[in-house]
Amino acid sequence: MSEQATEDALSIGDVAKATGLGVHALRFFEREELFLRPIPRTAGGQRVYGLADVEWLLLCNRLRDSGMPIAGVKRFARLVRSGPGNEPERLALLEEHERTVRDKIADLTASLEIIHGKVLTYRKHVEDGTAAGLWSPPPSP
Amino acid sequence: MSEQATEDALSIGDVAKATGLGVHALRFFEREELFLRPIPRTAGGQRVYGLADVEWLLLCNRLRDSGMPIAGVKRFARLVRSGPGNEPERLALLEEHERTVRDKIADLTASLEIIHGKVLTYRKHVEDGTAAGLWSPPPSP
DNA sequence: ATAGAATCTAGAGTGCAATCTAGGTCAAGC
DNA sequence: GCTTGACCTAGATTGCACTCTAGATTCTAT
Repeated sequence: MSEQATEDALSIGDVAKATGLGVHALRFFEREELFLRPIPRTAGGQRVYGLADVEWLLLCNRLRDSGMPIAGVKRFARLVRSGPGNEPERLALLEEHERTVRDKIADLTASLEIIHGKVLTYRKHVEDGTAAGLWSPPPSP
Repeated sequence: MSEQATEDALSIGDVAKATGLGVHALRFFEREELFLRPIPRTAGGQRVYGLADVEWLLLCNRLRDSGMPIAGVKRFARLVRSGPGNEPERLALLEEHERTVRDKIADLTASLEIIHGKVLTYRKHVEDGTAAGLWSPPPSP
């Protein structure tokens, strides 16, 4: 699950397709040390990724899509790179992020309720032509 | 609900406190035409807000916190400013945003499940000292 | 062998949403 | 009256996360 001994060699373009990230982003991630290892190169200097890199990037996508900043992913990557023994720290980082995501969902749900309320008000108004409860252009004097 | 005839006059600092926005942000919003009216000024040129402005800003906060970009809020504000008659457009804008928020919540929930799965795996590992299913520092050769 | 596509590097540029700076003006309390 | 804090404008700067540029090199298919 983390070898490239067999035939597992992917170009940067392949990885871009597999992860939805752009090639520029992949190079950027490498500069930012977001990978779990130095990505090996061909004799000519082109990057050779493995399936494990793609799997890691897919997890990164989940973390980032759920709002973890690059710096957070970088910290997690650094922990993994520094080898076994720091699993409690990795767990703490993930738990913290999980809390953050739950809070974010709660906030969004609260906003959604407000917005949905507005939608209902507007629907009612648009259906029967009243203006009660709508924002109207206020006077500026 | 939208007058300043009584005693309803708020300074920019008051509004900042009431909405959680910074004074810089409030001036920025005004430049961006996010308000429903031109904010009136004192003889000396200082902004005088009303309660209706605060209420609008609180709705703006909900929209923005739920991911609507400034440009979207601006479009909504422009519709309201341009007076009655475009309620169907306002409704469409809000419905569209509601869909966006629901999608966002669904995405976050999906990510949360992945992350929670990772947390469970790590918890198990940290509790009983195995390394199954964890990322380990991969070899780079 | 060679054309064309993909990749390389270093660094500049983009977009969003503020946020801050500089150099003043205004207003409230003592 | 005067100090002190809040406020004013215009414009520069920040931070994040890419995204693109230019010019050179490498790989692939014919």
